[in-house]
Order: sequence, then C-alpha cells, then structure tokens
Amino acid sequence: MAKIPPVKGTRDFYPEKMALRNWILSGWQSISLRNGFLEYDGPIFEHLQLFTQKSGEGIASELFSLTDRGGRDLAIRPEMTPTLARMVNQQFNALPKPIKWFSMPRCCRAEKPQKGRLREFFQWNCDIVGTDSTLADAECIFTAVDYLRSVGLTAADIVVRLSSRAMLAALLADLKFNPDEFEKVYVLLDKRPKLSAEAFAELAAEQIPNPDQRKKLMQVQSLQSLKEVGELLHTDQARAALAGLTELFDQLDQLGIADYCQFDITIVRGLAYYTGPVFEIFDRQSRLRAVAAGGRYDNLLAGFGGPQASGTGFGMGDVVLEILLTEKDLLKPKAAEVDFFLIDAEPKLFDQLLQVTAQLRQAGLTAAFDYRRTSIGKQLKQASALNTRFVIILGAETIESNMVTIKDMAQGKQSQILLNKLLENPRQVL
RNA sequence: GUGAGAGUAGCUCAGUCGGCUAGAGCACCAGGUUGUGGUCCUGGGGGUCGCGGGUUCGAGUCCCGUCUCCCACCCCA
Repeated sequence: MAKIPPVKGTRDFYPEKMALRNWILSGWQSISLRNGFLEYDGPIFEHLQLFTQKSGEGIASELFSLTDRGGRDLAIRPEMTPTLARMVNQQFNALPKPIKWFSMPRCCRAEKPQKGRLREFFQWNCDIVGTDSTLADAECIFTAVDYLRSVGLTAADIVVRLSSRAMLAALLADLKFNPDEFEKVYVLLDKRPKLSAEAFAELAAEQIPNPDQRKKLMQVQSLQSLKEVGELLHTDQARAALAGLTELFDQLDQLGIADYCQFDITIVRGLAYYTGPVFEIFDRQSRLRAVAAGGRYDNLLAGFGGPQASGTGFGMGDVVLEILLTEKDLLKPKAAEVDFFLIDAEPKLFDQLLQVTAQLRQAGLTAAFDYRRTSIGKQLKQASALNTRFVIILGAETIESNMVTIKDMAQGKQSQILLNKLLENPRQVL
C-alpha cells in the first residue's frame, strides 16, 4: 500500500505541536473574555455565494469549494467575517448592542504556501458591531495588544500601525484628487513600505501622470504625524475626519498602549470595505507579514443583505504569530504532567495498583502506570519519561502495614505514608 | 499563476571524481542480575537515497520529467 502524504500547506499537530496550538488558542480565548467579548462559532463550510457576493467571483479560485449531492455550491470558510455578518443579520434586532463577539475559526484558503501563510490556519477574530463609537475601535486594538503583551511582546517588539480610511479620503478630497483616483492612491500608499524611494517614484509616475497630482501624492506619503496632516487640511469636513482619528489615539493613550501605536499614512488595507480606522500589527525587527490587521467597516451587514450598521474588528492568524513568538523565544506552553505514577515492587500488588490508580483518577488527578510488570528501575524510567511529579511505590510495607512509599521526582526525596491517608486527600502531597 | 533553491533513517544532516553490504548525532526499543528515574556504557530496530525514465559495466552522485517542501513575486478577505 502506498503511503499517503499530508496535503500541502497543512499541518499535523503531534502532541507537542498540539500543546502549542492549545496554548495559543486558550490565550486568545481568555484575553477575549477578559475584554468583554462573547465567543461564537459557525459552520466550517457555507454557501459559496456567501464568500463571492461581497468579494467577487474571482475569489472562488482561492477557495476550497465543493458541490453537495443536492447540487448546492459550497465552500470551506476562508475567513470568518461573512459568517459573522450572516449570523448577526439573522438576529440583529434581538441582539443587545453593541454586539461584541469573538471566534477562533479554523479557515482554509487554496493558496500557494509560503512563510507565514499556509492553506489551513486558525484566525482569532474580535468584532464589535452596532456602534459608531471610536471606543469600539480602541477596544479592538487594545484587545489585540493585550494578548500580544500577555505573551511577553513589548512595545520594542511590535507596533500597531494605524490610520483612517475616512481621514485619508477627506485628505485626498481636500487636496483635490478626483474620487476615481482614490483607489489608485490607496494601492500606491499600500505598496509604499515595500518599495525604495526610487521604485516608488517610478511607480507613481506610471499611475499618476499629472505632475501636480503626483507632487501631492509624494507629500501625502511623506506625512509622519497627525499634526502634519492637520497643517495640510482646509475644509471643516476634513478636520472632522482628522478629529476622529485624534480621538482614537487619545483613547489608546488612556488605555495605556500609546507606546505600541503609531500613525502610518500607508496603512490603507487592500480590502475595499474598510471605511474608518484601519490598522496592522507588525514586528519591529524582522520583515514578517502582519501578525494582525483590522479596521472599521460601515457597510459590513448591508453588504450581506442586512441593516445599515457599522462594525469594527480585527483578525490575528496563528501562523505568523507562531513564527514571531518562536523568534522571540516566547513560546512556552506548559508541558503535560502526570501527578502520580504508580509502581508495584511485587507483581502480586498489581491488582491493588489498578484500584488505587482508579481512585486517584476519580479524585480528579492524573495517574499513570507501566503496562510491564518489570523492575522498579524500569518503571521509574517510564515515570520520568511521562514527566511525573510523584511516584507511589507499593511494596512489602504495603502488605505488612498498608504503607506506601511516595517519591518526589523533582527533589529525589521519598517518604512513607499510610495508603488510606493518602487516598483521603491525595492533593495534600501536591 | 510566475521565478529561484532543496529533497538521503522519525528529526538534523554527512556521503570525495560515478565504484565494496549507504553513515553519524539526536530520538525510539532492549540490556548493564535481587526495591529506585534523569547521566553514562553496550546492543538493536528503522532507508525503494521523493517518484518515474534515461546515460553507464556500475547512479544517492550525471541528464530529463514529475511530485513535494521551502523562499520571493502576484494576491492577501
């Protein structure tokens, strides 16, 4: 028989890797909960149309799609947002606002794998729907940083690059760009960090033939602070858009993460549906792709046949995160442990060993033993391999006076205790 | 979809100009005599050298194809 290899771009989670994955996901979960998000989940596949409706038919080639026996076109979810929108739309009027939900879906995209990007991954999603308040944007950014900080990443390690589509649009309008040129400018700004000054100037000349407009573009891409943006603005409308972003930065300051956040005019996000604040989180040293990204989208629900309601949120994938944490040596999932490992010094004690094992397990403790009736040395070796905290040895003294030997594996010390007393409260020795 | 690099044991890799039965470390299993683990010592199992074809007396080694991995580009919801 032929060996079937794993599918490319997928991962096998052997116990060690599984511990890592659980560590990451449980971190996401506890941080979400302490920031007031409620967990939800949807099906792993949806109607194909749910994904193509908003993003266009072209996206179908990036999806793993299938047809069921009823001829329905389905696809495995490549992201969570359409499912979120669908679920929220179904019960929008009944849900208390703001809707503050999180999920950690397993998603699949039919991509060519490369560093930080696989065909199957986990993506932490936090969204706040049904409010225009910049506090929602601030809370989303805070939550993402809260997690990254909780695993040991400092402001010296990572940076939240933050801008606003609304402000950028107002700025461009103020500078007399034609609305149909906005999209070109967005793409140019988005590419800016990846290009040298020369390459950027070349690309700009290609895309924006008008020298006056191009001069303005160069001015825009060089903006370093909100203050500089303010000096360029003329209309009240543009000033109002700037004030919104300024307010967000103030709130982030109050939340104590100002040192993680930085205004960056080149953050526009490719996604057409973003309408307000947009951000991406990067590591400061290496050149990994964004570890998290998000923003506000005013038409999130309307785009899926729902009411006009604004939402803001972000996604964080496990793949880049794992690379980043590995580089920083911050991946430290708790190793699996066995509380008690039972050893019989004489084979005739084995029946009793099984009984005690069961009692310890019923008491909620981890208990293990060796399948082989072999020497104490061999059994101890097995106990070590399983990362055991305490070994309980049943021996001659158990037969004589119901005593057992209990050995602290880390310290190497051992003592004797009445078996009944141990079983009364096994946790006393831990 | 485009381009580059790499595939030898479970993992990391060595393998000279094409030449004996393809190796090391780690991991795994077993021993090192009676009731004490991690260290150490000894031994063992494990390979279609990614796969297919070609050149050759002879291919892990050279050539072609293919698959996979990996990196960059495109894209990035």
